[in-house]
Amino acid sequence: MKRHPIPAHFRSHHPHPCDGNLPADLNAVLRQRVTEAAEATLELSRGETLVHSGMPFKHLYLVVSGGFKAVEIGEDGQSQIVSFHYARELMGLSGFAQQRYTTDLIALAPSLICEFSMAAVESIVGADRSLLNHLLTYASESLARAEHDQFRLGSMSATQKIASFLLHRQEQLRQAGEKCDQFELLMTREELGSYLGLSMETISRLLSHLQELGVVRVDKRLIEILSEDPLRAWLDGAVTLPTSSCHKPAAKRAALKLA
Amino acid sequence: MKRHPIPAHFRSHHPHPCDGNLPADLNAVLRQRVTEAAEATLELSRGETLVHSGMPFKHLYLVVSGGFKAVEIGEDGQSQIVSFHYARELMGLSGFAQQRYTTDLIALAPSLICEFSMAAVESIVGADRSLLNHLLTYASESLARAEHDQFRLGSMSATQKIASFLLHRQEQLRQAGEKCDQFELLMTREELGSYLGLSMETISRLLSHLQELGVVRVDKRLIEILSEDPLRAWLDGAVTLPTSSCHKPAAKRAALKLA
DNA sequence: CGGTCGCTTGATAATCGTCAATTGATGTGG
DNA sequence: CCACATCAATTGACGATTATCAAGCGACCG
Repeated sequence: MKRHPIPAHFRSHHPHPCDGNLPADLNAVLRQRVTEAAEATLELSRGETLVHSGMPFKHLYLVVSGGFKAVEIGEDGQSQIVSFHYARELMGLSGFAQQRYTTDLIALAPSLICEFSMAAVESIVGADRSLLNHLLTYASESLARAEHDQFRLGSMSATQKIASFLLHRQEQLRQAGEKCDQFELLMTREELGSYLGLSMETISRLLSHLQELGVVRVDKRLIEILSEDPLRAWLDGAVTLPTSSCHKPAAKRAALKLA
Repeated sequence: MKRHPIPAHFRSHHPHPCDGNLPADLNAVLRQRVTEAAEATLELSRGETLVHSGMPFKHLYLVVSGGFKAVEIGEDGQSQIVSFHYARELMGLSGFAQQRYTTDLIALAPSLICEFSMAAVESIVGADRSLLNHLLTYASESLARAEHDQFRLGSMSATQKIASFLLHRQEQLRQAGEKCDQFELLMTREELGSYLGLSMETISRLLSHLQELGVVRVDKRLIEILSEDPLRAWLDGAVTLPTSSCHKPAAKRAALKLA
């Protein structure tokens, strides 16, 4: 992890790593203040740990490029990925209440982030309380996402989970104004499996199967979505994971033909 | 749902429903302000819906007594309980970002709550910004809990899930200073199953089994925890759900003997 | 008193995890 | 530069966990 401190007298210069990565509805003066509060940029390569679960909560991090996984660690060493974070997302807020980080944050790819110390954040909040509003908005949004992840983990079959994940990622990219029909999974099959509550093998089989059906093209971690409708059919629960080639009752094969 | 408006000139009187239900670290003047902002108390009976998912976000609710389930609804009508809320907890915050509630909130038992309109909340925030800090703290805490629920849903077996749930509820009551070794589940087996990502039948079997082992006493929805250690053994993954009586390899029966 | 609802318990089956073997890609050291 | 080790991914066979289906029972309510 390489740290590049940003000298105070240099923080208002352009170009600045925060540029374009802060929420669009931030007013100009506040954006300026926040930008000036960035104390350093950090460069991480794949697998490097940004924060460890349980460590004192001192900083918030803004993803500039790359991606991260948030890993929750059980007492017995089990672990599960509870969220992924991409460019423009804020990381660390779940540690605010207890003043300790609640997850590990680990880079999925070579990544660049901005670091904000909580002290600086709180001093801005003192001058302009609308920032706190933005933070609350972000926390609320994260909470709604976590609840949706719970829904996925608790009520969906393996096929529905994958379909849900792919469609959500597509939508997320669409809303960010980026190319959304072809994107790179930054994570391994195992990491995606952890996030979705499935085994690596199940992920692999489902992706292979989707490719056979011509619904997506899979090349290593590059995904291309060829047709959305069969994915939506999977999401609606119309399809189950076939053990090999199909010898199933017609009812279950119906949605398969959509592919 | 019975609504009891609290006339403005009456809000500073004692006793007030908010008394004792606000965070302990709220300073006196702020507590006073918040108490005076409560616009009504609402009385709900079991099964009544306080808010519907998707409706405009207008109020925050503080549970005074009873309990609630937060139900996330899928597009196709599937539903899953994503959290339970008991006395002293705030409900509705996940709707702040989108300005729409993200879940249904439904009473698990006859319940009493205080209603705060967001307009009133925001006016207090204008006068004393430490309230916003408290809200952010609460959101952060909720986020950490949701992430832990994800961990449970994604990485635990049925036995671990139940053990985790019971031990967490016990700890929650302990920290609230209430009797914690004997408590009432306000929810049905089916509701608990929904929350834990299990079927009603699995819940029933596991509770029966725990009772046979003498670990807990179960009487309808009343739970008494007789010994914690076997529960912790279950949580650590030492035990699996036996299909009938046991004819298992010794390794798997080891922790069972702890009971 | 009949009916619904919540719960229990058993039998059966399906989804998905585990284990294993193989391949290709990547990187490292001789 | 090649051999070797390691890691991610694929695919198949098998089995376990847990859902589903079904029947029965007690409690509560109208």
